[in-house]
Amino acid sequence: MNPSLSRVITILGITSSGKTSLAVELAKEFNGEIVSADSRQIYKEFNVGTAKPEGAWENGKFIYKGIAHYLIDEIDPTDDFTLSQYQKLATEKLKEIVSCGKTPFLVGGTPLYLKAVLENWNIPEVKPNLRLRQELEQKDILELFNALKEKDPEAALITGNANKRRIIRALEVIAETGEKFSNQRKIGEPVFDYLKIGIKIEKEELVKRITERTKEMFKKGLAEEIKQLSEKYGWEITPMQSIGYQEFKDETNLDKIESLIIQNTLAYTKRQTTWFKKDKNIVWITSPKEAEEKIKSFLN
RNA sequence: GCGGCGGUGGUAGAGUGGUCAAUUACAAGAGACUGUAAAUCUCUCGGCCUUGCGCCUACGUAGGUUCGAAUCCUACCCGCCGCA
Repeated sequence: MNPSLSRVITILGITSSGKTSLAVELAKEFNGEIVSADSRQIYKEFNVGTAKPEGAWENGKFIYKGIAHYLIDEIDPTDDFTLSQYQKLATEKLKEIVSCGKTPFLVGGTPLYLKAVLENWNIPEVKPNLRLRQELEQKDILELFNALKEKDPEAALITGNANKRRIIRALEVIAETGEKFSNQRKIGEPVFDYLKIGIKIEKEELVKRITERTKEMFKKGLAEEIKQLSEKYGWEITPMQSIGYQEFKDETNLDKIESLIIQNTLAYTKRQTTWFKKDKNIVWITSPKEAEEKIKSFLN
């Protein structure tokens, strides 16, 4: 790795693997601060269902167990938050932490966010055009695919002809920039030297934890939170489509909702796992001590 | 006890003589991902292998009819409903 780059410690793992508590422990030990890589905890007001750490804002910083957490409780629920924005914010924060003489920890379970920051993806800065998206959404997928093929054949190869969203995004970027989508997807030079620590967890233990965690959410007032948020914002905003929230939309039986949430959370951890499996740079650990040792040798 | 209806793969639920290992949905498993990513999408999904339009076992159980049955007949078992 390039020694001139700032060092970032990444703690990742699937949902409920215990990232937060490990990260806090390590941050205390290594004089660190935490940047969250969680696509849901970043939203304000979405607390119980996202398992947001129960911290508090002090002097403009979100503090949990004495450690500053950035990019938690940061964005308004109605904002159109994008990957590109996340990348920019997270990169800035990490650099800021370094310049304060502290150790930056990037902690989270949203694989795309982690990658975009650590690998410094060059993401087209095209904001979502909701009107265009809605309009294209009405059309037949093959029609959209053919349109893309005509405008940018390479992009059509990338998106394939099955995933409507990806096709629409490509068309959106082309429409907004006037340039080919395929020319705009590049990976930049890394800006950080990073260690990726992954928390390993057995399947059996995972099921147990997710079941407990879900029950705990109900005890902490999940149903009330959702009632309030759905009345305030409706069901269409992005954070409302999170696991733990969407299940309330068409169902009122709380037991059914609970088991649905557990089921969907487990399915989600599988998607996370698929992503992490591909990443050969992750150092998998099973205990805090192991993590501590890896970090020590990384920082030296 | 009599009469009616029904018992199909992990679940729900189609199929009512051949093209049925059985539509579909869900669950499950594997995978994709430069985008909204806790999103969205793809493939597999009875067993076996030499992966063939191959073999075996399967539509409550046991027989039967038929060249051929998840589909028709008989008996039995189980469930629901009605009458006793």
